[in-house]
This record gives sequence, structure tokens and C-alpha cells, in this order.
Amino acid sequence: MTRADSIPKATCLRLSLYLRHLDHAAAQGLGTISSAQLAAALGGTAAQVRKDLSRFGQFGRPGVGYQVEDLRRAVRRILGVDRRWQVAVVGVGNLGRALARHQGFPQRNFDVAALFDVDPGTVGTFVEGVEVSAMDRLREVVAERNIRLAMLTVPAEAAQAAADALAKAGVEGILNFAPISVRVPSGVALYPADLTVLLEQLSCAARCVPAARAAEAGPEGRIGP
Amino acid sequence: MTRADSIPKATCLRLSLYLRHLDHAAAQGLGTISSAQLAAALGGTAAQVRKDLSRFGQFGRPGVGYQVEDLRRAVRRILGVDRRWQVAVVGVGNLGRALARHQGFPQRNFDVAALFDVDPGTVGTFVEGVEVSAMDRLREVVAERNIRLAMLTVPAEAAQAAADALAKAGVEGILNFAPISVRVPSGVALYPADLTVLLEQLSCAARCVPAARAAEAGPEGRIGP
DNA sequence: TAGATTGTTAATCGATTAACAATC
DNA sequence: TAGATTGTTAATCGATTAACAATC
Repeated sequence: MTRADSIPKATCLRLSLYLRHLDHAAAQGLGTISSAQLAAALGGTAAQVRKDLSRFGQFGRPGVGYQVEDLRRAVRRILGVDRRWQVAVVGVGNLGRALARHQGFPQRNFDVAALFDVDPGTVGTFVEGVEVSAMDRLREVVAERNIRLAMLTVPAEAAQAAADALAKAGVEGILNFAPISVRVPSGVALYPADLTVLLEQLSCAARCVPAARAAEAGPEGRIGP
Repeated sequence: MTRADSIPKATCLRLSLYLRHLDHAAAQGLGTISSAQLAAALGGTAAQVRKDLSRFGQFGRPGVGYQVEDLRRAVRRILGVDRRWQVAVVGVGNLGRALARHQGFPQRNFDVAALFDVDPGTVGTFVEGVEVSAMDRLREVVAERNIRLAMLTVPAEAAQAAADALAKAGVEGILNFAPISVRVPSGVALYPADLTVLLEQLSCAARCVPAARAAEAGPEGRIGP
């Protein structure tokens, strides 16, 4: 099993993508999969897949490939998703509400088990069967419901205070959707997830291609699928 | 101005974070900012900030730093956000609806100007003043409204077909929230944005720290802010 | 056995950091 | 002038790729 000492972010991302594809493969009844197949499905290289996996042990058989079920189990354990996680959403606005309702989370072992907001009109209401709690009950509720991860969807001004409260309450990881960088103590994992930043990256990437597109463009002036 | 030949993804991400902080700095009335200040606000190094910026030209003055307004303008141009972008949301479920309503987008030059769905019950309804169109009108609407970017929030089964339709319609970039990898022609930018993958990365990162936390933990058994 | 595919080592590539002369 | 901070070069670091012996 080897130690997960500290997995590079990029490796961690790819592992999650491998798992997603392994789930698809399992659903299709595939018994075995090769590093080349996994790479092709994700747009990476076979060497990279093998390298990523070999960091944690020997899961494949030369000449055969990987058993889909075995690898799935192994990757789930590595990622820590071989059991359910209780997650909080802090800030019940448009985005927070959508996250609370998102069916993809419980399907993949993440339960949104607590909601928090400062607005007295929102506190006490229910979203997807979960009651919205006041921010000042955060510590209590986090402990009670065994919350270990949080998604932060509050305005920029409120983000740092909310992150502090979460860290104090013992949350181990924060997904930060707020449009500002927050600080957390070293024992807490923090992932930036500002959606506007994603769109800006996209616009940046899109800007680099128009010349290439014009050159490649077919009769319709557009590249086909 | 130097060319944006092809900006590394990591650089592009940081530029977006610099811009976000420059906006905060400008709002606070700061006239000048140093690479060290910018780095401190984001958790990077001053050398990295200077390196990132110098790729595009010389924006600062030795001994002084960067003019906030000048740098802001420059970074906006580099990222391509010095003008408005028309964006489509494909798939009007919980998440798609939240994205359509998200105030952070128009505030930062991204207008959600088109919505698409296959459900006849959803088509024709309005979200945030924008009517939901049927998928088979995608090409037409994209052309009419000058849509150049899209956010894909459809189920896994529908994702590839939707991505194909978007590429054919001439969209230049796709933010893919669907839980599956899709292929796009080389002229189209594609960013993965599966929120479950983000949570899995978080759980992966959180798993690596409990030992460290226990060691560092203060009297309350928790690390302070 | 022959063909396929792994795990791992060595070589390559790119990105980050440190250092410093140039400049305000 | 002295102190500060840039832009850039060289050194370091880590990650990706290629190659191949080992193995099924």
C-alpha cells in the first residue's frame, strides 16, 4: 500500500480522473484495463498512468493489465473515498443551494450534511432535507454531524472569517468558491474553486487559438468534431 | 506587449489570481504594489510573480513596484478580459441554473447570454431574464448572440454530444462540469470542472494531514487561526 | 512459445527559486 | 546618496517521457 506521504496535486487530480473512468469501465462490465486504454480515455500517456499508480504499489500484471475492480478499490482507498464524507456548505446563496442539491455528490460518497448562513431569513429553512443553521452554531453542528470537509460559498468580505471558523471547528479541508484568497492553518487542506477564475483561464486559453482555427478551418469556416 | 504564444496553464491561473487581488487593491485605493506584496497576498513567491509578468513585458519600475492601474489593465488584456464575453450554459439543472444566476460572472465581464436544455418543460422558461432554448437551436442562437464560451452542465451520457454541437457551432472554449472526459477539436479550449473531482482532491489532501494535526494541535486539540 | 503489458530506471523537459546587476 | 525593487540569468528542483528488462 506504500505511504501517501504527500501526493503531488497533479497526481491527485489524475487519480480522481482514473477513478471516474474506472467507474464507467466497471459499469460497462469491463474486467480488465491497460494503462494505454486508461490514458487514451483521459488524454494522457500510458507511461504517466503507470508511474502514477506505481507510486502506491503494484496493481497490474505484465501482459494483462489491471483488474478494473481491484484497481478501483485501490484508487478509492488512496483518494480516501472508500467511505462516506460529511460535507458542509457555508453560504446558502445561488451556488451554495445548487451544491446542496447536486446529486453527483452523494452518488460519489459525499453527503452535504450541514448548511450555514448569516441571513436570519434563510436560517431555519430546509434545502434537500437539510436545515440551514446560523453561522454561530458552526462549531457545534460540525462536531455533532462529523463534518470534515466544507465548501465555502460566501461573499469575499465574509470568506476569511468563515474559513477561520471552519478551521477552529476542526474541518480538515475547504473548497473555496469565494472570490478571494483565504489563509488556513497548516493542518487544513485548501483548494481554490472560484468559478470566475476558471472562466478567465478559459478566455485566456481561447484567445491563443483564433489564428490556428482560421488556418485549420474547413469549408464551413469551422473545425468539425 | 510580447506574444501570448501559448501561456502555460499554471501561469494563466496565477495571472487570474493576480488580477483578482489587483482589483481588491484598486478598490482600497492602493496606487502601487510590489511583487512581494502580491506574492504575500496569494501565498506565492515574489520571484514567481516577477517571472510570470516579465513574460509579457516590463510593467514595473525598479525601486518602486507596479502601478496598480497599469498592471490591472495589462493583465486584463493578457487574459482577454478587457472586454465582455458572451457565455452559454448547456444543461439547465441545479448547477446550470445557479451558474446562470451567479452575480460574480457579469461583475467580471462574463454575461450568461444563452441557456440550453433538452427538457421540453424547461425550454421556453426564463432564468435571470434569459430564455432557455432547445438544444437543436444551439448553432443558431450561438451565432446570433455572439457566444464564444460555454459551461457544460449536462449528465455524463449527454456530454460528448453537447460538446460536439458546441464545437460545431464555433464556440472557442468549454468549461466541462459533466462527470466525464469529452473530446474537442484542437481549436477549442477545454477545462475540466467536475466539482466531485475537486471534492475528491480535497479528501485526498485532507487524508495526508491528520498525523501532522495531532502533533501540532493546541490545548483545544485544534490548530488556531 | 510469442505477444502483450507491466514496473522502474535513466533521460528529457519545463517550471520554480535564488541571486544580482541595473535602475529608480 | 542610500534603500528598495525590478527584470533576467543561472541553478535547482520536480515532473514527464522514453526505453526496456521482467513477467504474464
